[in-house]
Amino acid sequence: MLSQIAASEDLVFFRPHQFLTREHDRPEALYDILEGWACRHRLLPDGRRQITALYLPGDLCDPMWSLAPTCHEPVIALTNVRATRKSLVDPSTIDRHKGFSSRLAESVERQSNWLVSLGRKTAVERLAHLLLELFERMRRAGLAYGQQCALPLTQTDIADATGLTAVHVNRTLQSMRSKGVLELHSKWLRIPDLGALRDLAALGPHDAL
Amino acid sequence: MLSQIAASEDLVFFRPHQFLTREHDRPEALYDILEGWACRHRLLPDGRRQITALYLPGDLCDPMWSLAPTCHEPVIALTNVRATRKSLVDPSTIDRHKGFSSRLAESVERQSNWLVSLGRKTAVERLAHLLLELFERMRRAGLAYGQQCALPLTQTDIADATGLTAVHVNRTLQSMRSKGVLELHSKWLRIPDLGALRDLAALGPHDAL
DNA sequence: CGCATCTTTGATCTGACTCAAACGCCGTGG
DNA sequence: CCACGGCGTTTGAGTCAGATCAAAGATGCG
Repeated sequence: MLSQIAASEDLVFFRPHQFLTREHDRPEALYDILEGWACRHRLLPDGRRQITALYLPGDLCDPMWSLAPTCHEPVIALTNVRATRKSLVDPSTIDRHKGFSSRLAESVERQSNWLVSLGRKTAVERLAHLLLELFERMRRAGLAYGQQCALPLTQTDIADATGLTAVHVNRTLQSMRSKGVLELHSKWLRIPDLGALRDLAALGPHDAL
Repeated sequence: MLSQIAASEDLVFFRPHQFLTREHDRPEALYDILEGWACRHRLLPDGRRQITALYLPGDLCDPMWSLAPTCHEPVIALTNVRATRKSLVDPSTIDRHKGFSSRLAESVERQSNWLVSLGRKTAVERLAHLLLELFERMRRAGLAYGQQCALPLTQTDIADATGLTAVHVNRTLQSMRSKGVLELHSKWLRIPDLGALRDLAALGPHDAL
């Protein structure tokens, strides 16, 4: 019995670019991310890439897997990742997971926000929105220090999440930096004025992150 | 007891532009759509609009509502809508609903597809993708007749779903018509060659709709 | 030190947007 | 029956945000 418990919830590690799941896999476990970042994405036949979700410390990767038999998009680590495996074969470890369905709801809500961003927002608005969201998630995970947090994404990653090109992300970030609404160097994000960045993000007054 | 049952699942009707739910509502019922189309959308402060989901006959509106206490986006009827109300207060009507979690999974999967579309696809690809998806959904609902089906969206609706402008949708549809890959007049869609349209949609060989 | 990855810069191009107006369709009311 | 107004579609001309192509600096790691 003890070995059972150990097998159904244990520590795993991933290196950057390593797959947590491949396309068309039948995931038999969820990952509770303790440290590091990962993303889910899709590749078009000609190489265009779109990141469809980011997983941060504290996130469950991925809540959807408990509903669908197969996952349709690969998930890869962006940094070194340390996580605990929650076996799906033994469903009790899932059901017992605190706030499970609210995590699912949150992640779907975020997808909806991204949809609006990609469909209708400008480059500045998309970047403001994304960085605000990531900062807020890091803050909730207890990983923000004052107005700053780690942000281990390359500009190419940011481009693939926001539906822009890396070149344009670079230029847009520069102009935002020069306006003083954010600082971002060597994988650290600092937001001097949350409110100012919020205004740039074209969020409704009621929209949470 | 009989009156209880009647109250927890009954017929409702909506007219075009009428709200099925408003923003920040606490939905206390799901709608099983029998006839007509509806959509969920979001309005930015300056009037830009993005449709984040379309509900067709046979769809449940909205599976998410059983997970989250409040809904963050309004849902409105696009045509006359006839639906049955599944009370959320009496959860038994939900749990008993056949394939409930698979419907939720489907709708999230679709959101992911839209995300890729809005983030990385051209106008032609987005339109091909959307029309293909809608045709396929109508077909599964038993509402396609050969290679055609009803499509009661205005070009403005299509624009708000694909993240384009109505003018550009108009011009792009014209060029697609002239190439013979689709016919679309007076709310009817005909797809002479599914395969040809699929190629235009930049889908991977494994992507379902 | 050397190679790979990431960031930055410059020049040019284009898909999609904007603005504006005309046209068609249809239901309504005189 | 027709005039009217509202909505959706179509067309044209001009503009712009963001893409593309190319190359030069940084940065970092084995």
